[in-house]
Amino acid sequence: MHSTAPKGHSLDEAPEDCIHCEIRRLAICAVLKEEELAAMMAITRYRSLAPGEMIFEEGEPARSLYNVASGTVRIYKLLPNGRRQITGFLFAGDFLGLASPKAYAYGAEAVTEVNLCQFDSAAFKSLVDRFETVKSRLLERANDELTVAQEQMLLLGRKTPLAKLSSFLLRLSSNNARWERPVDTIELSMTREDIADYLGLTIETVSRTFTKLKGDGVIALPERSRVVIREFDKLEEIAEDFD
Amino acid sequence: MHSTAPKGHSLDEAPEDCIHCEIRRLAICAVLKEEELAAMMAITRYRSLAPGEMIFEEGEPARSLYNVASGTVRIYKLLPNGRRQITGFLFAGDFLGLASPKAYAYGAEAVTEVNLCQFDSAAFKSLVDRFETVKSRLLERANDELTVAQEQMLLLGRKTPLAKLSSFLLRLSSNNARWERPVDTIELSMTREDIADYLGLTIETVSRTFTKLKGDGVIALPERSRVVIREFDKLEEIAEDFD
DNA sequence: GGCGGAATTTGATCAGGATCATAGCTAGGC
DNA sequence: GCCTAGCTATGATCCTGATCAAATTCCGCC
Repeated sequence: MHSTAPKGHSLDEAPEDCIHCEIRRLAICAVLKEEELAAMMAITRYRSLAPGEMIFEEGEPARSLYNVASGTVRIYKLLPNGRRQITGFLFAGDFLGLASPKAYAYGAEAVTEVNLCQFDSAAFKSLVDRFETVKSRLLERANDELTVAQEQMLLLGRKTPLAKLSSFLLRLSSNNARWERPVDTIELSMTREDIADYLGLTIETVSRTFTKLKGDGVIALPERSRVVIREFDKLEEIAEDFD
Repeated sequence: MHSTAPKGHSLDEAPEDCIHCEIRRLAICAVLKEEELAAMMAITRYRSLAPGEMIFEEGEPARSLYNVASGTVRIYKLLPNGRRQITGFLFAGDFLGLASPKAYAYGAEAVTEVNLCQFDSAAFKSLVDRFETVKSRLLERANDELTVAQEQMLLLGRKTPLAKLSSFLLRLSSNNARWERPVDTIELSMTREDIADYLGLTIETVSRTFTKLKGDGVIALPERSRVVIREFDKLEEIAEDFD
């Protein structure tokens, strides 16, 4: 069912060769020289997951770290009463497993089909010690994530539903920019429920808020999972929650 | 009595000598050998602030990094409409300025009287490059903060006011534990407004929630700014939001 | 010790978003 | 191409926490 061997060939597929990996330029491996990449490849295993498959659970000993090669991953925390907070979505080039000294502080699941580069934590750690640049890169990454986390706290604690959803769309849009894809068309790879659990809302409120943005002409929704930004400036204004 | 630091000499004061610094064991400097400390001291300036004083503003170029030697610091982000989200409180031993590649991603202010060890960013950076252990320590710290940030997202997005405040009190309590202070008595160095802006609530709701916890006998409030935890287990249960 | 101002608490009301309920869509399977 | 199940949208109602409004307590200061 879910073996490491991919079934067909596609650009989205995990390339079993770091040297030609298209994801590299934005992943942590960007800092590695070719000969260093060899060391990296030596500790790498590839893993493909179907939508909904779990990668690891919160509290589990952190035996592996990952690079997302393709697809969308959600990381989340649960409350005993079943309520869920998605603390982030990861895309191609993102590093998964930071913030985990011993046990994973959060669970991770595939949202779409996902390809991962999997590293054994111990092996990865010694690789980090060998290549200083990787450690710097990780620190850089951790800092970026911290900045994003703070932005998200502002969103969760103080923004209206309208501003929350607008901010979310703009974030997806700038992720498109990172990959030189059009910034005004967004493919939503996650469900309304995922979005709700990310923004601290309910599905109903997310849905109504989409309808509102559509009604105001700020976005269009040609399909359920495709958003077209019609008025970028307006969306940015709403996201900043001017009164 | 009077637990605030007096103007003259006190244990709470920033010691202008890293070697005998009592804060060191929990600060990033813990990993430094005595001779390395000298290098650290060479780039350190000490700075004392009165309650309410600004340390830096969001967006400002990140020229300095800090260690909190004593007191409480709040870091926060603002929305154009004036709403504020406090993204963290820092205490003695905490590092301030992480997550800031070029410009500070958040503002920082003294809550109480505060003593800081101030480092020039550039000098600190080269020190980090000289002492590998410091870089590792910073990465460790960043990871810890990321874990805390995710916990906070869960709190902001999915917890009830009662669970929010309980979680907050428990966090302060474990900060006491870190310093081998009693875990069942908590000094609130910040106002209700600060707490509200940290938990994504209003002052009124914070106040009512304190009253509720008091009424249920879970805590006592002998003074405005002193909380005594009466039923630890109960508080932990409420913080996890069992239905 | 009394005064004044700020912080906190408490009370009354309101509204935004959650919840409950139902209907409409859409994609995947046959 | 149709059926079904799950996702999404919309409608109705409720309720929690925000807002508005005092009252009260606390603390620094003279």
